[in-house]
Amino acid sequence: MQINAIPREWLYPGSLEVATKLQLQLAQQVITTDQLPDNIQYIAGMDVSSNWRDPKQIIYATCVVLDAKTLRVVTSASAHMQQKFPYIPGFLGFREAPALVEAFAQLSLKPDLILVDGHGISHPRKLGIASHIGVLLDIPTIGVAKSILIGKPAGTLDLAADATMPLLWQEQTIAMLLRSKNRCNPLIIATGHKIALPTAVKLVKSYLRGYRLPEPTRQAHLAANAYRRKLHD
DNA sequence: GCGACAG
DNA sequence: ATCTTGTCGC
Repeated sequence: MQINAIPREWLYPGSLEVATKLQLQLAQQVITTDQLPDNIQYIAGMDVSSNWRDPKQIIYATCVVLDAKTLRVVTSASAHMQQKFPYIPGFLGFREAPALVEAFAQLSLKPDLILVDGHGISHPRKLGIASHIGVLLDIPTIGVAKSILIGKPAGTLDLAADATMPLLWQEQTIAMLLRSKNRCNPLIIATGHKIALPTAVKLVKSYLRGYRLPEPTRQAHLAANAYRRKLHD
């Protein structure tokens, strides 16, 4: 399935430009090159919560900002809107990005880096939601996914915590599997925007605090759920 | 042709 | 993606 085959009414304004811009920035290596500030002071986590049995299909997006030193949430913002684009594997960004961008716009404090719940360039068109958000906001992002979309592990991932293994697709390493917690299934860490894969993995590791998910994404998930339940559902 | 398929 | 207590394993 191609973006051209998508009904116009599903797309938000600028949808097609994002795909074009991503291809351009990939060629320029803007996507995969570290362009982080000297001191990363604030990190954001983004996630969306929704209820598949909700006939109105409301999407609840939350962006939390944590202090890089303490990994404590310092501020957050949320936004909700009706889903215009259904969930289709490979097109998650088109469904969730509008709500996430709106939540981000309401933040009083802008982060230096964003961890997004989902894939980065480990995607059929290298346009996973993390890269999608990175291109839209022009901020470094890392994709933190919980399962594989495309590709195959280079081998058998060691059971020990902290073990990593490349995720291969068409002879290329598109992401790294990371056993973030002892007996848990690995996370898939990928370049989102303006960051190299080794850097992304190193940073994600530093944000782990005994849970499978790194703090930014974990807190975003909790906050998005709380937001949805508060807006009664 | 068949299976796989982020959240 | 969400619902939901107890329960099995390290």
